[in-house]
Amino acid sequence: MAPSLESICRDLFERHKAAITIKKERVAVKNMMRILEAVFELSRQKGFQTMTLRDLSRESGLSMGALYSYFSGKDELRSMILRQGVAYTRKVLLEQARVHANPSEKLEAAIEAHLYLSEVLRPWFYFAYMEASSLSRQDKRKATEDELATERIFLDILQEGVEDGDFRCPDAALVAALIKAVLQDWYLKRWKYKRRGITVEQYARFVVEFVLIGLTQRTAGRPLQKR
Amino acid sequence: MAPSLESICRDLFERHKAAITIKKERVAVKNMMRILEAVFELSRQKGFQTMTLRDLSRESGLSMGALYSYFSGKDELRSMILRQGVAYTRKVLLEQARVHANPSEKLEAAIEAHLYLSEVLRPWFYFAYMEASSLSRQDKRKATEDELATERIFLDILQEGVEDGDFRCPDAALVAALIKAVLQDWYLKRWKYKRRGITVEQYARFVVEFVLIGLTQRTAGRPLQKR
DNA sequence: GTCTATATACCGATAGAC
DNA sequence: GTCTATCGGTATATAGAC
Repeated sequence: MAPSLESICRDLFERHKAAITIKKERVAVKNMMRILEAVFELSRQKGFQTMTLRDLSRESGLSMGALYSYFSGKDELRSMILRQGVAYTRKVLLEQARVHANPSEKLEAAIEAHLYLSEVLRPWFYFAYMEASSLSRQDKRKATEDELATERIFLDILQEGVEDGDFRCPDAALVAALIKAVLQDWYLKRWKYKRRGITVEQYARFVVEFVLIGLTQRTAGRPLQKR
Repeated sequence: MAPSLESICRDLFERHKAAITIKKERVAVKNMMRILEAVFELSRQKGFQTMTLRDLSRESGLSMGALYSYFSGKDELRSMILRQGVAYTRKVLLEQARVHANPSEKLEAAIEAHLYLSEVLRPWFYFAYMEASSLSRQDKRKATEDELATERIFLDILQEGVEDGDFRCPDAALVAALIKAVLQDWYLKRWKYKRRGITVEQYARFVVEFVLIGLTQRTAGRPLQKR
Protein backbone atom coordinates (compact mmCIF):
# COMPACT_ATOMS: atom_id res chain seq x y z
CA MET A 1 0.00 0.00 0.00
CA ALA A 2 1.29 3.45 -0.94
CA PRO A 3 2.41 5.52 2.06
CA SER A 4 -0.11 8.17 3.06
CA LEU A 5 -1.50 9.73 6.18
CA GLU A 6 -4.66 7.65 5.84
CA SER A 7 -2.96 4.28 5.50
CA ILE A 8 -0.68 4.94 8.44
CA CYS A 9 -3.64 6.17 10.54
CA ARG A 10 -5.56 2.99 9.79
CA ASP A 11 -2.51 1.05 10.96
CA LEU A 12 -2.48 3.16 14.10
CA PHE A 13 -6.11 2.37 14.81
CA GLU A 14 -5.54 -1.36 14.39
CA ARG A 15 -2.64 -1.31 16.83
CA HIS A 16 -4.54 0.66 19.47
CA LYS A 17 -7.97 -0.89 19.10
CA ALA A 18 -7.98 -2.09 22.68
CA ALA A 19 -7.44 1.36 24.19
CA ILE A 20 -9.72 3.33 21.83
CA THR A 21 -13.37 3.34 22.89
CA ILE A 22 -14.67 4.05 19.40
CA LYS A 23 -15.38 0.80 17.60
CA LYS A 24 -16.44 1.80 14.07
CA GLU A 25 -13.31 1.89 11.94
CA ARG A 26 -14.60 4.49 9.50
CA VAL A 27 -15.41 6.99 12.25
CA ALA A 28 -12.30 6.28 14.27
CA VAL A 29 -9.83 6.58 11.35
CA LYS A 30 -11.47 9.77 10.10
CA ASN A 31 -11.22 11.42 13.52
CA MET A 32 -7.76 10.06 14.16
CA MET A 33 -6.59 11.76 10.97
CA ARG A 34 -8.19 15.04 12.02
CA ILE A 35 -6.48 14.77 15.39
CA LEU A 36 -3.06 13.98 13.94
CA GLU A 37 -3.21 16.70 11.31
CA ALA A 38 -4.13 19.16 14.06
CA VAL A 39 -1.30 17.92 16.30
CA PHE A 40 1.25 18.31 13.50
CA GLU A 41 0.06 21.79 12.60
CA LEU A 42 -0.05 23.06 16.18
CA SER A 43 3.28 21.43 17.06
CA ARG A 44 4.90 23.02 14.06
CA GLN A 45 3.53 26.41 15.10
CA LYS A 46 4.44 26.30 18.75
CA GLY A 47 5.64 22.88 19.85
CA PHE A 48 3.80 19.93 21.35
CA GLN A 49 4.27 21.01 24.96
CA THR A 50 2.91 24.50 24.33
CA MET A 51 -0.07 23.13 22.47
CA THR A 52 -2.95 22.69 24.90
CA LEU A 53 -5.69 20.11 24.53
CA ARG A 54 -8.05 23.07 24.16
CA ASP A 55 -6.04 24.16 21.12
CA LEU A 56 -6.23 20.62 19.80
CA SER A 57 -9.96 20.52 20.44
CA ARG A 58 -10.48 23.74 18.48
CA GLU A 59 -8.18 22.81 15.58
CA SER A 60 -9.49 19.25 15.19
CA GLY A 61 -13.13 20.15 15.67
CA LEU A 62 -13.59 17.54 18.42
CA SER A 63 -14.50 18.38 22.01
CA MET A 64 -12.23 17.85 24.97
CA GLY A 65 -14.28 14.86 26.02
CA ALA A 66 -14.19 13.28 22.56
CA LEU A 67 -10.42 13.57 22.39
CA TYR A 68 -10.12 11.39 25.47
CA SER A 69 -11.89 8.59 23.59
CA TYR A 70 -8.89 8.36 21.25
CA PHE A 71 -6.02 8.54 23.71
CA SER A 72 -5.67 8.33 27.47
CA GLY A 73 -3.69 11.55 27.96
CA LYS A 74 -1.41 14.05 26.32
CA ASP A 75 1.76 12.02 26.88
CA GLU A 76 0.24 8.87 25.46
CA LEU A 77 -0.83 10.81 22.37
CA ARG A 78 2.77 11.75 21.67
CA SER A 79 4.35 8.37 22.22
CA MET A 80 1.60 6.71 20.19
CA ILE A 81 2.49 8.90 17.20
CA LEU A 82 6.23 8.38 17.61
CA ARG A 83 6.07 4.60 17.89
CA GLN A 84 3.92 4.28 14.81
CA GLY A 85 6.25 6.33 12.58
CA VAL A 86 9.42 4.44 13.39
CA ALA A 87 8.22 0.96 12.48
CA TYR A 88 6.85 2.22 9.19
CA THR A 89 10.09 3.93 8.07
CA ARG A 90 12.20 0.94 8.87
CA LYS A 91 9.94 -1.34 6.89
CA VAL A 92 10.11 0.84 3.77
CA LEU A 93 13.91 1.26 3.83
CA LEU A 94 14.62 -2.44 4.28
CA GLU A 95 12.26 -3.22 1.42
CA GLN A 96 14.24 -0.93 -0.87
CA ALA A 97 17.58 -2.40 0.13
CA ARG A 98 16.25 -5.88 -0.53
CA VAL A 99 14.96 -5.46 -4.08
CA HIS A 100 18.25 -4.21 -5.53
CA ALA A 101 21.31 -6.25 -6.35
CA ASN A 102 24.51 -4.22 -6.08
CA PRO A 103 25.53 -1.83 -3.28
CA SER A 104 25.48 1.35 -5.38
CA GLU A 105 21.92 0.72 -6.45
CA LYS A 106 20.90 -0.27 -2.93
CA LEU A 107 22.37 2.91 -1.56
CA GLU A 108 20.71 5.05 -4.17
CA ALA A 109 17.37 3.32 -3.62
CA ALA A 110 17.53 3.66 0.17
CA ILE A 111 18.45 7.35 -0.03
CA GLU A 112 15.68 8.07 -2.50
CA ALA A 113 13.15 6.04 -0.54
CA HIS A 114 13.94 7.94 2.65
CA LEU A 115 13.62 11.29 0.89
CA TYR A 116 10.33 10.44 -0.79
CA LEU A 117 8.92 8.97 2.39
CA SER A 118 9.86 12.06 4.37
CA GLU A 119 8.19 14.04 1.61
CA VAL A 120 4.84 12.27 1.94
CA LEU A 121 4.96 12.08 5.74
CA ARG A 122 6.94 15.25 6.34
CA PRO A 123 4.82 16.54 9.25
CA TRP A 124 5.19 13.16 10.89
CA PHE A 125 8.98 13.09 10.45
CA TYR A 126 9.33 16.65 11.66
CA PHE A 127 7.25 15.91 14.72
CA ALA A 128 9.23 12.78 15.53
CA TYR A 129 12.53 14.62 15.37
CA MET A 130 11.45 17.58 17.44
CA GLU A 131 9.62 15.68 20.16
CA ALA A 132 12.08 12.82 20.60
CA SER A 133 14.10 14.88 23.07
CA SER A 134 11.29 15.42 25.56
CA LEU A 135 10.44 11.81 26.12
CA SER A 136 10.47 9.75 29.27
CA ARG A 137 13.71 7.99 30.05
CA GLN A 138 12.46 4.68 28.71
CA ASP A 139 10.93 6.09 25.53
CA LYS A 140 14.08 8.11 24.93
CA ARG A 141 16.21 5.01 25.07
CA LYS A 142 13.96 3.42 22.51
CA ALA A 143 14.18 6.49 20.28
CA THR A 144 17.99 6.40 20.23
CA GLU A 145 17.87 2.74 19.32
CA ASP A 146 15.56 3.55 16.45
CA GLU A 147 17.90 6.25 15.18
CA LEU A 148 20.78 3.81 15.20
CA ALA A 149 18.67 1.14 13.51
CA THR A 150 17.95 3.44 10.57
CA GLU A 151 21.61 4.35 10.33
CA ARG A 152 22.48 0.67 10.51
CA ILE A 153 20.57 0.06 7.29
CA PHE A 154 22.87 2.48 5.46
CA LEU A 155 25.92 1.12 7.24
CA ASP A 156 25.14 -2.43 6.13
CA ILE A 157 24.91 -1.30 2.52
CA LEU A 158 28.23 0.54 2.81
CA GLN A 159 30.01 -2.44 4.33
CA GLU A 160 28.65 -4.75 1.68
CA GLY A 161 30.04 -2.33 -0.92
CA VAL A 162 33.44 -2.35 0.74
CA GLU A 163 33.54 -6.13 0.76
CA ASP A 164 32.56 -6.28 -2.90
CA GLY A 165 35.32 -3.80 -3.72
CA ASP A 166 32.81 -1.23 -5.04
CA PHE A 167 33.47 1.32 -2.27
CA ARG A 168 36.64 2.63 -0.66
CA CYS A 169 35.60 3.72 2.76
CA PRO A 170 37.82 3.51 5.87
CA ASP A 171 35.13 5.02 8.11
CA ALA A 172 31.78 3.62 7.03
CA ALA A 173 30.09 4.54 10.31
CA LEU A 174 30.87 8.22 9.75
CA VAL A 175 29.61 8.11 6.18
CA ALA A 176 26.37 6.49 7.34
CA ALA A 177 25.96 9.23 9.95
CA LEU A 178 26.63 11.86 7.28
CA ILE A 179 23.97 10.39 5.03
CA LYS A 180 21.44 10.38 7.84
CA ALA A 181 22.23 13.97 8.79
CA VAL A 182 21.77 15.14 5.21
CA LEU A 183 18.49 13.25 4.82
CA GLN A 184 17.20 14.81 8.02
CA ASP A 185 18.08 18.27 6.78
CA TRP A 186 15.66 17.80 3.90
CA TYR A 187 12.59 17.55 6.10
CA LEU A 188 13.80 19.68 9.00
CA LYS A 189 14.87 22.67 6.92
CA ARG A 190 12.42 22.30 4.12
CA TRP A 191 11.78 26.07 3.94
CA LYS A 192 15.40 26.58 2.93
CA TYR A 193 15.22 24.29 -0.08
CA LYS A 194 11.76 25.43 -1.04
CA ARG A 195 12.91 29.03 -1.07
CA ARG A 196 15.70 28.07 -3.46
CA GLY A 197 13.38 26.11 -5.72
CA ILE A 198 15.12 22.78 -5.16
CA THR A 199 12.96 19.72 -5.80
CA VAL A 200 13.21 16.42 -4.01
CA GLU A 201 14.50 14.85 -7.24
CA GLN A 202 17.32 17.38 -7.46
CA TYR A 203 18.19 16.92 -3.82
CA ALA A 204 18.16 13.13 -4.11
CA ARG A 205 20.42 13.27 -7.12
CA PHE A 206 22.83 15.63 -5.40
CA VAL A 207 23.09 13.49 -2.26
CA VAL A 208 23.54 10.24 -4.16
CA GLU A 209 26.18 11.74 -6.43
CA PHE A 210 28.11 13.48 -3.67
CA VAL A 211 28.17 10.39 -1.48
CA LEU A 212 29.13 8.01 -4.26
CA ILE A 213 32.03 10.23 -5.26
CA GLY A 214 33.24 10.19 -1.69
CA LEU A 215 32.94 6.40 -1.66
CA THR A 216 34.77 5.77 -4.93
CA GLN A 217 37.41 8.51 -4.93
CA ARG A 218 38.61 8.29 -1.35
CA THR A 219 42.37 8.47 -0.91
CA ALA A 220 44.21 7.28 2.14
CA GLY A 221 43.61 10.67 3.68
CA ARG A 222 46.08 13.25 4.86
CA PRO A 223 46.99 14.30 8.38
CA LEU A 224 44.86 17.00 9.92
CA GLN A 225 46.79 20.24 10.02
CA LYS A 226 47.88 21.17 13.51
CA ARG A 227 47.56 24.73 14.67
CA MET B 1 39.45 36.01 24.46
CA ALA B 2 39.04 32.24 24.36
CA PRO B 3 35.42 31.12 24.02
CA SER B 4 33.89 29.90 27.27
CA LEU B 5 30.62 30.04 29.14
CA GLU B 6 32.03 32.71 31.42
CA SER B 7 33.28 35.03 28.69
CA ILE B 8 30.03 34.81 26.78
CA CYS B 9 28.02 35.40 29.99
CA ARG B 10 30.06 38.51 30.73
CA ASP B 11 29.25 39.70 27.23
CA LEU B 12 25.61 38.97 27.90
CA PHE B 13 25.65 41.04 31.08
CA GLU B 14 27.25 44.00 29.32
CA ARG B 15 24.59 43.95 26.61
CA HIS B 16 21.69 43.75 29.07
CA LYS B 17 23.00 46.04 31.80
CA ALA B 18 20.05 48.39 31.40
CA ALA B 19 17.42 45.71 32.05
CA ILE B 20 19.22 43.83 34.83
CA THR B 21 18.69 45.30 38.28
CA ILE B 22 21.84 43.81 39.74
CA LYS B 23 24.71 46.23 39.35
CA LYS B 24 27.79 44.40 40.64
CA GLU B 25 29.36 42.61 37.72
CA ARG B 26 30.91 39.84 39.78
CA VAL B 27 27.62 38.88 41.38
CA ALA B 28 25.59 39.29 38.21
CA VAL B 29 27.90 37.21 35.99
CA LYS B 30 28.19 34.46 38.58
CA ASN B 31 24.42 34.14 38.92
CA MET B 32 23.86 34.50 35.19
CA MET B 33 26.10 31.49 34.65
CA ARG B 34 24.20 29.49 37.23
CA ILE B 35 20.93 30.43 35.55
CA LEU B 36 22.13 29.53 32.05
CA GLU B 37 23.65 26.24 33.11
CA ALA B 38 20.38 25.35 34.78
CA VAL B 39 18.38 26.39 31.71
CA PHE B 40 20.53 24.24 29.43
CA GLU B 41 20.32 21.24 31.70
CA LEU B 42 16.55 21.45 32.22
CA SER B 43 15.89 22.18 28.54
CA ARG B 44 17.96 19.19 27.56
CA GLN B 45 16.00 17.02 29.95
CA LYS B 46 12.51 18.14 29.05
CA GLY B 47 12.50 21.20 26.80
CA PHE B 48 12.33 24.89 27.58
CA GLN B 49 8.54 25.08 27.49
CA THR B 50 8.12 22.23 29.93
CA MET B 51 10.70 23.70 32.28
CA THR B 52 8.91 25.85 34.84
CA LEU B 53 10.45 28.81 36.58
CA ARG B 54 10.08 26.82 39.77
CA ASP B 55 12.29 24.13 38.23
CA LEU B 56 14.75 26.80 37.25
CA SER B 57 14.65 28.26 40.75
CA ARG B 58 15.42 24.89 42.29
CA GLU B 59 18.17 23.94 39.82
CA SER B 60 19.91 27.32 39.88
CA GLY B 61 19.59 27.82 43.62
CA LEU B 62 18.01 31.27 43.19
CA SER B 63 14.52 32.14 44.34
CA MET B 64 11.66 32.97 41.99
CA GLY B 65 11.97 36.62 42.92
CA ALA B 66 15.72 36.70 42.32
CA LEU B 67 15.31 35.23 38.86
CA TYR B 68 13.18 38.17 37.87
CA SER B 69 16.09 40.49 38.62
CA TYR B 70 17.98 38.93 35.72
CA PHE B 71 15.29 38.79 33.05
CA SER B 72 11.83 40.26 32.64
CA GLY B 73 10.02 37.00 31.85
CA LYS B 74 10.39 33.49 30.52
CA ASP B 75 10.17 34.50 26.88
CA GLU B 76 12.77 37.20 27.26
CA LEU B 77 15.11 34.71 28.91
CA ARG B 78 14.98 32.51 25.83
CA SER B 79 15.44 35.19 23.21
CA MET B 80 18.25 36.77 25.25
CA ILE B 81 20.15 33.48 25.11
CA LEU B 82 19.47 32.93 21.42
CA ARG B 83 20.50 36.41 20.31
CA GLN B 84 23.75 36.25 22.22
CA GLY B 85 24.84 32.94 20.68
CA VAL B 86 24.29 33.92 17.07
CA ALA B 87 26.44 37.05 17.02
CA TYR B 88 29.26 35.20 18.71
CA THR B 89 29.33 32.28 16.25
CA ARG B 90 29.27 34.53 13.23
CA LYS B 91 32.17 36.57 14.55
CA VAL B 92 34.35 33.50 15.13
CA LEU B 93 33.67 31.96 11.70
CA LEU B 94 34.35 35.15 9.77
CA GLU B 95 37.57 35.60 11.69
CA GLN B 96 38.72 32.13 10.60
CA ALA B 97 37.84 32.73 6.96
CA ARG B 98 39.73 36.02 7.02
CA VAL B 99 43.10 34.83 8.34
CA HIS B 100 43.61 32.19 5.66
CA ALA B 101 44.65 32.74 2.08
CA ASN B 102 43.35 30.00 -0.23
CA PRO B 103 39.81 28.54 -0.33
CA SER B 104 40.76 25.02 0.79
CA GLU B 105 42.43 26.35 3.90
CA LYS B 106 39.58 28.76 4.55
CA LEU B 107 37.05 25.96 4.27
CA GLU B 108 39.05 23.70 6.54
CA ALA B 109 39.51 26.49 9.10
CA ALA B 110 35.82 27.44 9.11
CA ILE B 111 34.69 23.82 9.49
CA GLU B 112 37.13 23.21 12.32
CA ALA B 113 36.26 26.48 14.03
CA HIS B 114 32.56 25.65 13.95
CA LEU B 115 33.17 22.20 15.39
CA TYR B 116 35.45 23.41 18.17
CA LEU B 117 33.09 26.24 19.03
CA SER B 118 30.13 23.91 19.22
CA GLU B 119 32.28 21.71 21.42
CA VAL B 120 32.95 24.43 23.99
CA LEU B 121 29.44 25.87 23.85
CA ARG B 122 27.58 22.69 23.07
CA PRO B 123 24.68 23.22 25.47
CA TRP B 124 24.24 26.68 24.00
CA PHE B 125 24.22 25.39 20.40
CA TYR B 126 21.86 22.57 21.28
CA PHE B 127 19.49 24.96 23.01
CA ALA B 128 19.54 27.39 20.08
CA TYR B 129 18.68 24.66 17.61
CA MET B 130 15.88 23.12 19.61
CA GLU B 131 14.19 26.34 20.69
CA ALA B 132 14.41 28.22 17.40
CA SER B 133 11.17 26.61 16.22
CA SER B 134 8.99 27.88 19.04
CA LEU B 135 9.74 31.55 18.63
CA SER B 136 7.45 34.46 17.91
CA ARG B 137 6.89 35.22 14.25
CA GLN B 138 9.37 38.08 14.28
CA ASP B 139 12.07 36.22 16.21
CA LYS B 140 11.61 33.22 13.95
CA ARG B 141 12.23 35.33 10.87
CA LYS B 142 15.42 36.54 12.44
CA ALA B 143 16.47 32.98 13.29
CA THR B 144 16.08 31.83 9.69
CA GLU B 145 18.13 34.79 8.53
CA ASP B 146 20.85 33.80 10.99
CA GLU B 147 20.83 30.25 9.70
CA LEU B 148 21.28 31.47 6.15
CA ALA B 149 23.99 33.90 7.23
CA THR B 150 26.08 31.08 8.68
CA GLU B 151 25.55 29.04 5.54
CA ARG B 152 26.48 32.08 3.49
CA ILE B 153 29.93 32.10 5.05
CA PHE B 154 30.57 28.60 3.71
CA LEU B 155 28.95 29.45 0.39
CA ASP B 156 31.24 32.44 -0.10
CA ILE B 157 34.29 30.27 0.46
CA LEU B 158 33.01 27.68 -2.03
CA GLN B 159 32.31 30.28 -4.69
CA GLU B 160 35.72 31.82 -4.24
CA GLY B 161 37.21 28.37 -4.76
CA VAL B 162 35.22 27.85 -7.94
CA GLU B 163 36.40 31.20 -9.33
CA ASP B 164 39.99 30.37 -8.48
CA GLY B 165 39.62 27.02 -10.23
CA ASP B 166 40.35 25.08 -7.03
CA PHE B 167 36.84 23.59 -6.74
CA ARG B 168 34.50 21.98 -9.25
CA CYS B 169 31.05 22.51 -7.87
CA PRO B 170 27.93 23.08 -9.99
CA ASP B 171 25.69 23.38 -6.92
CA ALA B 172 27.60 25.28 -4.27
CA ALA B 173 24.42 26.14 -2.32
CA LEU B 174 23.67 22.45 -1.81
CA VAL B 175 27.21 21.72 -0.68
CA ALA B 176 27.05 24.60 1.80
CA ALA B 177 23.78 23.21 3.14
CA LEU B 178 25.34 19.75 3.41
CA ILE B 179 28.28 21.13 5.39
CA LYS B 180 25.96 22.92 7.77
CA ALA B 181 23.81 19.82 8.27
CA VAL B 182 26.84 17.71 9.08
CA LEU B 183 28.24 20.29 11.51
CA GLN B 184 24.89 20.42 13.28
CA ASP B 185 24.83 16.66 13.63
CA TRP B 186 27.98 16.86 15.72
CA TYR B 187 26.39 18.81 18.54
CA LEU B 188 22.82 17.55 18.15
CA LYS B 189 23.68 13.85 18.15
CA ARG B 190 26.74 14.00 20.31
CA TRP B 191 25.77 10.86 22.20
CA LYS B 192 26.09 8.89 18.97
CA TYR B 193 29.69 9.92 18.33
CA LYS B 194 30.65 9.69 21.95
CA ARG B 195 29.38 6.14 22.14
CA ARG B 196 31.59 5.26 19.16
CA GLY B 197 34.63 6.97 20.66
CA ILE B 198 34.97 9.51 17.87
CA THR B 199 36.84 12.67 18.84
CA VAL B 200 36.18 16.13 17.49
CA GLU B 201 39.54 16.00 15.70
CA GLN B 202 38.60 12.78 13.92
CA TYR B 203 35.22 14.16 12.97
CA ALA B 204 36.70 17.42 11.70
CA ARG B 205 39.20 15.54 9.60
CA PHE B 206 36.53 13.27 8.16
CA VAL B 207 34.24 16.16 7.21
CA VAL B 208 37.01 18.25 5.64
CA GLU B 209 38.32 15.31 3.66
CA PHE B 210 34.94 14.09 2.47
CA VAL B 211 33.85 17.55 1.36
CA LEU B 212 37.11 18.39 -0.37
CA ILE B 213 36.97 15.15 -2.35
CA GLY B 214 33.47 16.04 -3.49
CA LEU B 215 34.69 19.48 -4.48
CA THR B 216 37.72 18.33 -6.47
CA GLN B 217 36.51 15.07 -8.02
CA ARG B 218 33.07 16.07 -9.20
CA THR B 219 32.14 14.92 -12.67
CA ALA B 220 29.37 16.41 -14.76
CA GLY B 221 26.96 14.08 -12.98
CA ARG B 222 24.70 11.41 -14.41
CA PRO B 223 20.93 11.34 -14.81
CA LEU B 224 18.94 10.15 -11.86
CA GLN B 225 17.61 6.67 -12.52
CA LYS B 226 13.91 6.59 -13.19
CA ARG B 227 11.78 3.94 -11.61
C1' DG C 1 -20.13 8.96 20.49
C1' DT C 2 -19.99 13.61 21.47
C1' DC C 3 -20.99 17.38 24.09
C1' DT C 4 -20.74 21.04 28.23
C1' DA C 5 -19.43 22.01 32.77
C1' DT C 6 -16.39 21.63 36.39
C1' DA C 7 -12.79 19.72 39.85
C1' DT C 8 -8.14 20.07 40.97
C1' DA C 9 -3.59 21.53 40.40
C1' DC C 10 0.08 24.22 38.88
C1' DC C 11 2.10 28.08 36.34
C1' DG C 12 4.03 32.93 35.62
C1' DA C 13 4.50 36.98 37.79
C1' DT C 14 4.53 40.36 41.66
C1' DA C 15 4.48 42.58 46.33
C1' DG C 16 6.74 43.38 50.28
C1' DA C 17 9.72 41.70 54.31
C1' DC C 18 14.47 41.32 55.40
C1' DG D 1 19.99 41.46 46.36
C1' DT D 2 17.40 37.76 47.83
C1' DC D 3 13.74 35.80 50.06
C1' DT D 4 8.62 34.06 51.10
C1' DA D 5 3.85 34.40 50.27
C1' DT D 6 0.26 34.88 47.24
C1' DC D 7 -2.77 36.46 43.19
C1' DG D 8 -4.97 35.57 38.94
C1' DG D 9 -5.08 32.72 35.09
C1' DT D 10 -5.13 28.50 32.71
C1' DA D 11 -3.91 23.60 32.16
C1' DT D 12 -5.25 18.49 32.27
C1' DA D 13 -8.58 15.41 33.12
C1' DT D 14 -13.27 13.80 34.38
C1' DA D 15 -18.40 13.50 35.30
C1' DG D 16 -22.66 13.41 33.57
C1' DA D 17 -26.27 15.22 30.09
C1' DC D 18 -27.88 14.21 25.54
